[in-house]
Amino acid sequence: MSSNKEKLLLIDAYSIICRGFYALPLLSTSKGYHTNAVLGFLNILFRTIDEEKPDYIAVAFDENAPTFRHKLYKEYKGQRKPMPVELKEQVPFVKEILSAMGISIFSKVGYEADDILGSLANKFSSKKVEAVILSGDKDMLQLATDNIKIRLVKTVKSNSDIYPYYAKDVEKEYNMTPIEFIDLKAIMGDPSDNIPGIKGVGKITANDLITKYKSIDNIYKHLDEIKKPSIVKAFTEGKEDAILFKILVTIVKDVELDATLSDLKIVDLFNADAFKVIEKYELKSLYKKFGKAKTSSKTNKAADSMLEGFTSIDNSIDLKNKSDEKYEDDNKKYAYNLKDRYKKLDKSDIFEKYTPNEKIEDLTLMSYLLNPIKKDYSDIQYVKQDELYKDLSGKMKKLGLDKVYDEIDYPLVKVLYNMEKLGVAVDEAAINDFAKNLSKEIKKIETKIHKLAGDESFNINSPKQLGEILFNKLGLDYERKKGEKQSTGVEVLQKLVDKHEIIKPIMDYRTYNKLLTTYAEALPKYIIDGRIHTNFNQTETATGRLSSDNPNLQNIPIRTALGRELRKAFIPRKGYVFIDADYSQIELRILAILSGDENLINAYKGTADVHSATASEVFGVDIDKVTPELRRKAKAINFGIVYGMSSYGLGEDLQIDTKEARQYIDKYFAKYSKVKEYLDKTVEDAKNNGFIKTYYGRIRPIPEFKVGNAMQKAFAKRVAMNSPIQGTAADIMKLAMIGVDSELEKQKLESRIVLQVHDEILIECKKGEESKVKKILKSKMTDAFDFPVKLEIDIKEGNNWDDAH
DNA sequence: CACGTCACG
DNA sequence: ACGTACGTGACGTGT
Repeated sequence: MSSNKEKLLLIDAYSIICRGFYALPLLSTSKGYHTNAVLGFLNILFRTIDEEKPDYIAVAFDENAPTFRHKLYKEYKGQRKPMPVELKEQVPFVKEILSAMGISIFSKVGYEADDILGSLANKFSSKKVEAVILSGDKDMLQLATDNIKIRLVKTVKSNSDIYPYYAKDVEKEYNMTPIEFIDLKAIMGDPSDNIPGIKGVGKITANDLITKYKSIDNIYKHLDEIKKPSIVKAFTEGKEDAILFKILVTIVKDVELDATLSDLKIVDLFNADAFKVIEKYELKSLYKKFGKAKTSSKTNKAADSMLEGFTSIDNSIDLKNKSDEKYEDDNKKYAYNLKDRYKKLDKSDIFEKYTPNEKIEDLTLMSYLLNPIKKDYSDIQYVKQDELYKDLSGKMKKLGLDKVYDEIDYPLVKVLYNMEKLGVAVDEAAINDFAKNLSKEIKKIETKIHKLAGDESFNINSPKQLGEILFNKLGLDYERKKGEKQSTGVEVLQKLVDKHEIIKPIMDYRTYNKLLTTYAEALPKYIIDGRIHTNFNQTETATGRLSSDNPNLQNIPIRTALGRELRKAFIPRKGYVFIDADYSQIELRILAILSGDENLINAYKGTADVHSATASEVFGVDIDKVTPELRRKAKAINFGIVYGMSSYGLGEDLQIDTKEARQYIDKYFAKYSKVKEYLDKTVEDAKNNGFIKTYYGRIRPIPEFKVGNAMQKAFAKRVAMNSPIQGTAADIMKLAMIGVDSELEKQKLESRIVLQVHDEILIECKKGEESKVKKILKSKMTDAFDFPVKLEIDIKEGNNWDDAH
C-alpha cells in the first residue's frame, strides 16, 4: 500500500524487561522459573503492537562485554547497579520467546542497545517507513525526528504509561530539539547514568545556555558574552569533561548491522511454536492472544475444523518463510477494518485521501464472513497480506461466501462509513433538561426508599445490598426453583410489588436511573457539532446483523412514554424531516418464505393480522372471534418459533407451565407442518455441517453440536433454528441499505440514511424530497425482493425520531 | 473482569 | 437431571 506508511518497531529490551520486573510481583512457574519480567515485557510489547500495528520489528539487547563507550569512560557508565539474579535469569526466556515469534534480536560487542536502535532507526526510517522506538530511557529522545517516534514508558505514581514523542513533541516539552537535548545532558549531567556534567553547572544554567546557544560548541564560541564569572570559570575548567560527556551521551547511529528491512518483517507472531514457549512459562494470561479470544478454544477449534480450518491462521503452510522478499502484491490493495481506514484517512493529512471507488479488500470482513463467531480478528494482522487474501478468498469461494462479500457486506462498508460520518442530530439542551428532571426525581425516590427500608441508607444500585434489605431485613420472599439464585430483577420485583410499598419506588428508581446513566448523561458526551456519530460494527454478531456502539444507537428507548422522551431528542437538521421505514414482522415472513408453509404464506396474503391468524389456527376459533388474550398468546408462540421454540421458554414468557406450553407448540406445528419440517431439517443440516446458511449464503458455525454438553446442544438447536431467519433478515436489510443509499446518490438527492436498527432505516430527508425518498424506500426495501410472501414496510414522517416511528 | 441488570431488535 | 427462549451494548458494583 503506497498510501500507508509502513512501521518499524524497535525495542530496547533491557529497559522494558527491567520495568516489567519491578512492576510485577515475582511470579514463578510450577517448575520454579521466574516470569514476572517476561510477562511485563510481553505485555508492553503486545500493547505496543496493538496500538502501532507495525509491519516490522527488531529488538536490541546490550552485550555483556564492555562497550565502546564503556571502554573509554568506564569510570562512569561501568558503575551501573548489577541486575538481580531473578531478573538476569529471565533474559534468555525473553530471547527464546522472541525467536519463536520470529522477531529478530540484535546485539553487538562494543555497542549498547540504544546504539543499535539508533542505527536501525537511522538506516530504515524514511518518508515511507516510520520507526517507533520503545524504551524506558529518556536518552532516546535525542533520536526523535519526523519519521522516528519514541514511545517512552514512564512510571507515574506506580502506573506505567506510554508517551509518544516525535521531534516536535520533544521541542514542545523541553523547548529544544532532540539534538540540543544531547548537549544539554552532557553539561547538566544525569545522576541515573552516572554522568556528573560540568562541575558548577546546574539544570537551570544548562537549560538557559542550550536554549540560547543551541550547542556546547557554540557556547564556547560565545563564552565572552556570559556575564556570570562563575559560569565562565566552570566552562573553562570543564571543557574536557564537556567533550567527553557529549561523546558519552550521544547515541551512535552508524553501527554496522547486516540486516535488510524485509528481514525484520512480521510474519506470524502468534504461531504454534511461540505458543509452546508461552505454555512452558505458564503465561496463562497470554494464551488467548495465541489462540482465539472469548469463545473457549475448544469450541473455536471445533468451529475451525468444521470450516476446514478456514479461519485459523495456519502455521504450517508457506507463511514462515522470511526469505521470499519479492512477494509484492499484484496491484491488489488490502486493509483490516476498511471502514476504520476510511475514517482515519478522513482525519489525517499525512496519508493520501481515500478515493471512494478504489477497491481495497477488507481482510477483516473476509475473515468475519468465514467465521462470524470469533470475537477478535486481530490475529490476521500478523500474516502476509497477499497470502492471507489468497487463503481467505479461496475458502470464501468454496463456501459460496464470495457473493455475500461482493454483493452485500463489501458494498455496505461505504454505506456505513457515510452514515457514521454524517451522524445524527440531537437536541442537546432537551437531553440535558431531561437529565436534570430525572436526577431530581431520582433523589426524591432514593430518600423514600431509604425511609421505607427502615431509615437505612444503602446503595440501591447494588443488587447485593438491595437483596440484603429486601430478603433479609424486610423478610420478603418469592418462589424459587431449587438452585435458582436470588435475584432482584424486574420479574422478581413484579411478584413482590403488592407485598411491600418499597418495591414500586425501587422499580421506578431502576427505570429512571437507567434512563439517566445510560442515555441522558451518556449521550451528550458523544455530540460533535450537534451530531452523534455512532460506530456500526460489521464484524461483531454471529448472525450477520450489525451492532452499534460508542454510543449504541440501536437501543434507544421506545417501549415506555418516559423513555420515548429521549427518542424525541433525535431530530433532523434544519430544512430536513425524518422519514422512518421499518419492516413489518420481517422474521416471521422469512420463516414463511424459507419453510414454504402454505398456511403461513396465506396468513400474509390476506389482510388479516398474522398473530390473530395464528391464534385462530392454534386455538381453533374464527379469526373474528380471536380475543386479545388469545392473540397475545399466539404472538408469543410466533416469537418463540423464531427464537427456536422451547416449551420452557414459551412457558416462562406466558407464565404458564411447560406442559401447557408444549401443547400450544404441538398445535402450532400440527397446523403449520411445513414449518416443523423446515426447522427439523435445518437442525439436521446444522448438525451435519456444523454451520447454518442464510438464504443468501452467509454462514454461522455452531460448534456446540460437536463439543457441547447437553445444555449446549439444546442451545445449538435453538441457534440453528433462529440464525437462518435472523441472518436472512440481516442480509435483506443490508441489501436494502445498499440499494437505498445508491439510489439516493443516483437521483442526486440530499437525503441520507442516518441510522439502522435491524428492521428499521431512519432517513434524514431534505424537505421537498419526501415523496421521492418514500418511493425509494418502498422500492429498495420491498419491491426489490421477489418472494412468495411480500415484504412490507411502515413508513412515517416526523420532526423527531419518536414521531417518525 | 465478571456479574447483574436492563435498554433495543 | 439439568437449566433455557434468539441477537446485541452499557452501566454500576464488587472481586
